[in-house]
Amino acid sequence: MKLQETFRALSDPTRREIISLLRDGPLHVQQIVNHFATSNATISHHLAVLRKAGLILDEKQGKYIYYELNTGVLDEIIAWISSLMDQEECVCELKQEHS
Amino acid sequence: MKLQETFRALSDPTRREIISLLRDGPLHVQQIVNHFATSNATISHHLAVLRKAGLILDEKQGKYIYYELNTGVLDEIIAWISSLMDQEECVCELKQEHS
DNA sequence: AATATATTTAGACAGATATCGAAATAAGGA
DNA sequence: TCCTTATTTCGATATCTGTCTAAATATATT
Repeated sequence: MKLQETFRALSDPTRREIISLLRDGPLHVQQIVNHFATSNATISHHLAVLRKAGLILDEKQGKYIYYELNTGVLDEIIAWISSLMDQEECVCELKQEHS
Repeated sequence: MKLQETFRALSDPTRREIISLLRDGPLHVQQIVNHFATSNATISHHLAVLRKAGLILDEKQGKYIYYELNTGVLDEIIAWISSLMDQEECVCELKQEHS
């Protein structure tokens, strides 16, 4: 399932940090590797997991491969979580109106 | 810290299904076990993971221990994901600031 | 074409995790 | 108390996962 792959991909701290890096714009592999103490092979593996989950997109530019965020997939997670919260007590209503 | 535990807990399909079951109200362990083909030991382990992540709460009633959903922890995940999506829209503004 | 750089793949290994059966603990009801 | 039921813990195992080094592939520049 898509939801399963997304959750799995996000369950690793290194991969979440990669995603946080890409929040400010696309980066190529070397730039991403430089943010970590791990080998480029490891980062390449993490990028493959994120790519397979659809969380990042790759685009070749010159001698580099740039990775950028693809947040569309995250809508499913939000939808899944929201479906849990809707059933419960209505947390979304703002009660502190009287002050 | 908390975010890590939550993502980890949700990365397993059995645990997500347990959570989906609890969406309709509290259940005791036997009721949860009956929904799966796995042993009660395995389910107990999954419940421990979910409990430690704060995703479920346990309450003893008579001879049973009832588990119920605690969706509060999920706010952090939604906040994390939202922060990724918000940043995307702001990229153009940041570019203009520096021109 | 040759060389240097960028990225991925292969193979291996240690640690984490999901699962099981069986034993242990706890709590009621007879 | 004894017995039954409910739940967790224990020990063991098989699979998964993150990481490494080294090798392979790909691409640009000279």
